[in-house]
Amino acid sequence: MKTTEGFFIRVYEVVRQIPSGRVTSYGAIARFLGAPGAARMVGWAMNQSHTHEAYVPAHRVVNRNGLLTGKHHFGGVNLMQELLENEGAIIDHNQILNFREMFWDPVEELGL
DNA sequence: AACTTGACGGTCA
DNA sequence: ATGACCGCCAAGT
Repeated sequence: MKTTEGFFIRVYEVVRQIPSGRVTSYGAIARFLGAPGAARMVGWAMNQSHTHEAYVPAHRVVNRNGLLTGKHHFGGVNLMQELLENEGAIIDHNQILNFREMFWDPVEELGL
């Protein structure tokens, strides 16, 4: 069993806990998993998220600026934005305007 | 086997 | 405020 597999699954587990209408960042998840600075790995995990059995709401994970950096990895370039807007996000030019009030930090919400 | 890329983020100039 | 750099490390070339 590869060591990274556990890491990916951990990521998926966290992402699955993100409530509808809330979003978080790659870095926040990395910190929560005890791998600060490894935000890129979280991004890579999301890239492979479709391989996970359970549903992974990847659209609720954006970068620390609330920018929809991964929109191109969804079906269409508008899918991610639509999903988020459908959950109450206000987006303009791939940027979540109300990011601050939607932000959900796993470290705070799930335990430090 | 070596080098580049990447759904990132913090720091320093 | 903006931009360059560096660390993180798996996957692709």
